[in-house]
Amino acid sequence: MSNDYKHTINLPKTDFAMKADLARREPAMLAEWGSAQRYAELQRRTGKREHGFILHDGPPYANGKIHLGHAVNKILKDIVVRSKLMAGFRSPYVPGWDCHGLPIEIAVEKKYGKVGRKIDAETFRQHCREYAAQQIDLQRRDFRRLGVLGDWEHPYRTMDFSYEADILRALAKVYANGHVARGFKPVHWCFDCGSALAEAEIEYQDKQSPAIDVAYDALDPKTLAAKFGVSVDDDTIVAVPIWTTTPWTLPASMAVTLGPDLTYSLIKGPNRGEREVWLVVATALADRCAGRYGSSEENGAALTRGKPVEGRELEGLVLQHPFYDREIPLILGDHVSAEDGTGAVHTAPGHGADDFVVGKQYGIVDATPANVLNPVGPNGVYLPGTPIFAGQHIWKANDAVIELLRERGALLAAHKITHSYPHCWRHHTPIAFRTTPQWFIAMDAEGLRANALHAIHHDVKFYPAWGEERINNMVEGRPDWCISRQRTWGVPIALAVHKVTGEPHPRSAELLQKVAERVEKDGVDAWYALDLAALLGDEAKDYDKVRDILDVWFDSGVTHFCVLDQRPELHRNPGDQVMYLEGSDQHRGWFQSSLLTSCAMHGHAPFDEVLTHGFTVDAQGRKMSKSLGNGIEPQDVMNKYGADILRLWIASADYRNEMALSEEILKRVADSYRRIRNTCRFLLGNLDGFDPASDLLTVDRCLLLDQWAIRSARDVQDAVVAAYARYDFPEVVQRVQNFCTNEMGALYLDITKDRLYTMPTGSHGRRSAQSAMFRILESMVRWLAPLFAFTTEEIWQAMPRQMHMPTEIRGGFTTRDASVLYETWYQGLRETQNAPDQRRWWADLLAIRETAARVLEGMRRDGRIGSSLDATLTLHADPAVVERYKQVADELRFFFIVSDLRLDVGEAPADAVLTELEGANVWVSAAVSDAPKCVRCWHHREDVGKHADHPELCGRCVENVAACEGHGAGEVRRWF
RNA sequence: GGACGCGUAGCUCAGCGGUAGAGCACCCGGCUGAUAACCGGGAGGCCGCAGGUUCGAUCCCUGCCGCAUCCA
Repeated sequence: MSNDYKHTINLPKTDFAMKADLARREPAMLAEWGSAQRYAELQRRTGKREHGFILHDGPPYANGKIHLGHAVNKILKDIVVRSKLMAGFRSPYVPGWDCHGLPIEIAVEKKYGKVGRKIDAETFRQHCREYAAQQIDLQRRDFRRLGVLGDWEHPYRTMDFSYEADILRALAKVYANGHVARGFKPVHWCFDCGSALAEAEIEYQDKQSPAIDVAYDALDPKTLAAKFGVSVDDDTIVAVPIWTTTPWTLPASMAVTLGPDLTYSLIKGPNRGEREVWLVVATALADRCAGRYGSSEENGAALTRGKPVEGRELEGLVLQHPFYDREIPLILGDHVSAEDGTGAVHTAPGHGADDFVVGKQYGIVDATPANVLNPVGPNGVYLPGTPIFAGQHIWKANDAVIELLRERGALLAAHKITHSYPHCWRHHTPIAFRTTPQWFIAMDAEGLRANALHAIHHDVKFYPAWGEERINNMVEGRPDWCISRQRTWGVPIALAVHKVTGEPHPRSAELLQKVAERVEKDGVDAWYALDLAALLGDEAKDYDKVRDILDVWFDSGVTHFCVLDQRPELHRNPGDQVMYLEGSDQHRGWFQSSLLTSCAMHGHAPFDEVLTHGFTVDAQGRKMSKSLGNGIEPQDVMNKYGADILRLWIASADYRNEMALSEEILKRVADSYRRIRNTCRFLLGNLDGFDPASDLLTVDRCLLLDQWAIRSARDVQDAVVAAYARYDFPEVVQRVQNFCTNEMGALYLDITKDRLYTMPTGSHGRRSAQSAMFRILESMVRWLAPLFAFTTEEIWQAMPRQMHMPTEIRGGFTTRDASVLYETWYQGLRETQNAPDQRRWWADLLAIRETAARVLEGMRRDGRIGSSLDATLTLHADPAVVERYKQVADELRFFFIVSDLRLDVGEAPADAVLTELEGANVWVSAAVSDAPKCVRCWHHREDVGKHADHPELCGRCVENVAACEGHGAGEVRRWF
């Protein structure tokens, strides 16, 4: 019987599926969009916009399949780009790859062998090129699968000939500006690579090392002892002991450094044969030293003679090298501490950074031949001509050195210690400092450091703000940038240096430009193939080609020149913004190499904004690593949940910190996704048959509740747009989610179901709700467009074909375009219900509704009602309140979703529940309705059965059914 | 060891000097015309730990612990 009216009910209808099935649907959508057209079409439509926002892609290294960190980075970039598009910016995105460098060399070496052995350099480079190209293809496929929008058909690659040529042009500019310097410097050296390493190529691991104390005897013991007010006889040895964990550096020992402000004591040492020994050690370490040397008193203290002396008073005294015929001066350095050791540091400028600095200060570096300063070859073997140790490998020489010291009586103590020590990130072998000729970008020669620091503070906005201090501290303290590498796969430092002086040719900047022209045609091999005579003519006989290649950080550091300055679509007009967005490790990496090269070339930063994100960690907050086995692969997430879920996770997480991912977190994210998806689906379902061109009502003609819904959406939109503008994506997600749950699900959609379902299809009350839903969905799909690459297009396709153009003067209509990405934030959420008294009116009504819900819940718990439509409500209120809601009283029952509602002044029954409003009180009481239930609208009404033709219907359903059959206009609704 | 940062409900995030908030998950209930959906109600926090400043601290200061990035 009741089913007779089913066909008069307008239920939601849509092809938009409840089940997302993203893992299957997304690849299909990608395939449908085609590879190239989509980005090109987007640029065609948005590329002429006045204001530009250029997110410049930091190139991932072209090796290995993408991991979660890549996904985080690329998706964050994509969210930014899409949000800028929505905000009306021109926002091109050209992805790139970093192609030169060691990891690819190592991969190719494994397959084809080392250069010079099985393969020549040119062929090797060709293999590297091919390998990188393959890796790029693999990574590109996964990046696209993430929904990342970009010019994937025309990425930049640092191995492109044009790019390689531009690297040289960039180097020419840096050189012309006086920042390139040749120098001897201690560099981190890997003996397995046979090359200097970049800071980024070093990692610290525990290593066991010998720790030895070595006596450096004073040439003139009497003078040294006298400093302490002690006189000694001719046979007495006075020595300064040093403590070191690198015995192999002793052949390069050139000085002993004391702390100028440290206090030293003269303590008894173990006799050497018949001869008495006295030792100079830091007072604070005296007892520990004596303990190690076995010369303590019975109470464990050192036996001291004379008075303590500050280190600076001993400066210039001379010691004897323990096994070479070499005079060792006592010098002073602030880096010496009394933390451990002896307070006296053996100093080998060839093998330590501090040592080099202090050695330079005292003129030792300049006065010493290079092969004495650093007697160790690139392979870790002492050079020919090194006394005693020539031909030995340094790690093996440790024992030989110790044995020799023991024979000489200079060894005071020898132990093993385990300490954190720098290792090569590829070979995992210990590295060492070697002072070798290298090429540098000088930080201070031409004010580069000061320039960079100024740019950091004046030209750049950092997200989060502490990035500024972080990079400042790094730039402030960093040494000169060593840009040379002794490797095969990279861009040559294409300089010609004088055979005698080692100085670059005077016209080097110009020559670099000429080499660049050749590299543009033939790639980097052009340099190796080049006969210098072709460049220098007769001068060529006096010059050598530099064989070093550039640090890959230089390659990627100059993308601002090789990419941004070269590609027309990335050109910056005045007022355009350039953003760099990378993981926080890039403060020392790409952010800095880009900043320094840009400052060195142009004197300003290459970016206006820098955004950094943290790393991915597991549920316990530990970093994801292969060894822990706690990693999550983005490919797995996409196959199980879909890219939009991965994207929503990234948007929900606070990227400024570590971003945790686990199975539970993914489940929660998927829940959240479903809520948003279903809200959109319900809106779509209710828009079935809605043709905006004929059915859309202006906002002021909509019912009061619909106006409230539009106002609520507008509040959310304001917050969402602002959140995007400050890159606060979790705020966006929460706002949208809460909107779906609170304003929509719990209120608006629940209430309007009655109107949408029961009123005639084309009635004003129904069209009003649809108009509001249409506007809300138009806005919501745009809020979500930066987040959901796939789902928003799916929604877009399911929306009414006609689209309203609210920004036009009279508001025209047009056929909906192919993609939501061509749009900007929806402008059709007109200001309404926004005056303070109106907001108050709604807030109070919502507060009363909450109370009503609790009252009804009590009845439900008692089994008196099921649906809220089984009940009637009475609001007992102060006269002022009744006055405010009197006008809408007839329809309030719809707002509360009850069958009847009365608004009364005066005495409330004892069981009524109070709502305290500002300056007024409302009591809510409820009762079970005793009226019969209308089979069509399920409201309990006294007028059910009053109409002979429709004995099971209430009055308004009779009207509405009649209207469906063409009789009358149907029910009139004004408020809810 | 140093620099920068983080630590609030099971999860994701707000709050930042005045009796702890949201969404999700969880528990209980309802609806059966959004149905592998939707609605209502509820429970759940030594606000990392320990000191200090304050009438009062999750919020400010110090130290410690844990985690992460970079550096030595």
